[in-house]
Amino acid sequence: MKSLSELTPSATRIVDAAEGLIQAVGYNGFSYDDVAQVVGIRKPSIHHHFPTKAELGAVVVQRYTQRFMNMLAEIVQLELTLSGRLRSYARLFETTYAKDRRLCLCGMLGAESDGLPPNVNQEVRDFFGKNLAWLKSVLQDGVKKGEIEPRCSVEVLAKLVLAALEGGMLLGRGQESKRGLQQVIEALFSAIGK
Amino acid sequence: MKSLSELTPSATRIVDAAEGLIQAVGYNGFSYDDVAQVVGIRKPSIHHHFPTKAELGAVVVQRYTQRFMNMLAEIVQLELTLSGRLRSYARLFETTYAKDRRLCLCGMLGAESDGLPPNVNQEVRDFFGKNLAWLKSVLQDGVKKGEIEPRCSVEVLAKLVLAALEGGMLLGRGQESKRGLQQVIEALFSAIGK
DNA sequence: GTCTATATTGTGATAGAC
DNA sequence: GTCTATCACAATATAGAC
Repeated sequence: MKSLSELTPSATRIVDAAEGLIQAVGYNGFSYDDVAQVVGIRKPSIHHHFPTKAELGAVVVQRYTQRFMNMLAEIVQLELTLSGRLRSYARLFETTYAKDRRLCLCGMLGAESDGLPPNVNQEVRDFFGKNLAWLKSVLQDGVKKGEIEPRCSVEVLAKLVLAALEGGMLLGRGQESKRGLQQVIEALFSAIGK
Repeated sequence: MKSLSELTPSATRIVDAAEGLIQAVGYNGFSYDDVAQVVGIRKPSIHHHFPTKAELGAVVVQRYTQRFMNMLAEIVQLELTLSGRLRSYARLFETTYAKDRRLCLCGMLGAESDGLPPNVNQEVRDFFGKNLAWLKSVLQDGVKKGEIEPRCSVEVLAKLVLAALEGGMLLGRGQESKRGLQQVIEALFSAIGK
């Protein structure tokens, strides 16, 4: 399996294109030909960098997860309150959706889960696991500092936050609404008292 | 476009199969051959009932929405409190997920939205619109009776409820968890005070 | 790294017999 | 309503030249 740090410029452009396509139409909705057209090269050139579609898919998710985790680490540094951290977290999803109403990459792949190659599925699980762990620790910190008094465990509350954000993006698409995700975030924060 | 009331026994079995397949692997993840194998007939027989895949998809969503709305009407009859109504509503999603961890049909199609035929998209929007309208009216009734004092508009709160349920199913799949949706529901109800 | 050419299989769809 | 046969095309993937 190709490692992320070894991505050549061409491979990077291919991963960029595949990422956008998956967010738009899903893993089963894009083809190597679509990627080739976006990048501006031919189909076999894609195979030169990523022999199988499953391998390309896995690398796309790995890079997405790595970038996401970097941003989460940055949020913890920049924002010192639970409220600020959660709002920055939600903004990541808003920013993603604002760009051509793209879904969270792993929201899309989570939905398609049963139709995905096993290695891609593994990477999706990893993304959700890391996000829930981050949310849990941030919420736990907020509880310790008295910034929130949740009526359920922080572990379960973390799942609500992530579910609401992923679901909010999905709803916005289904409804063709632009403000849908923002409204869900607004409701979520007023409900959990932030 | 074929009407729902005219569905012959064969057409019904085809729609059943297609519905399950879409919930499992999405619109772009199933083929007429898959449907044929599930039903136990040949591919061209499917085309006899549904000339195009887009037409089949639209009928699947129409029937799903109609059934869903019937159950919502029943819930309003049987449950007289906001709490009971919301819990029954959530149970619809739990029951769906419990069956082979199937996604909400329109949750899946909402995600795939940008890769769907326009007429299928239209039906998905209709499903979300009707669900949000039902939730809004149920929540509004609860406010009037003093069963809840939301810190945001009932319209926006309705979106949170639906987003959390759709997102909860998606999370459960991505995580390979069975209790994920139940936990999200638990957190949702404790957050909105029900 | 990229290309042309090709193999192989899958997919949505049609024609026409039973 | 269902079948066999077939079409046109798109998909993933490979071979080998440049």
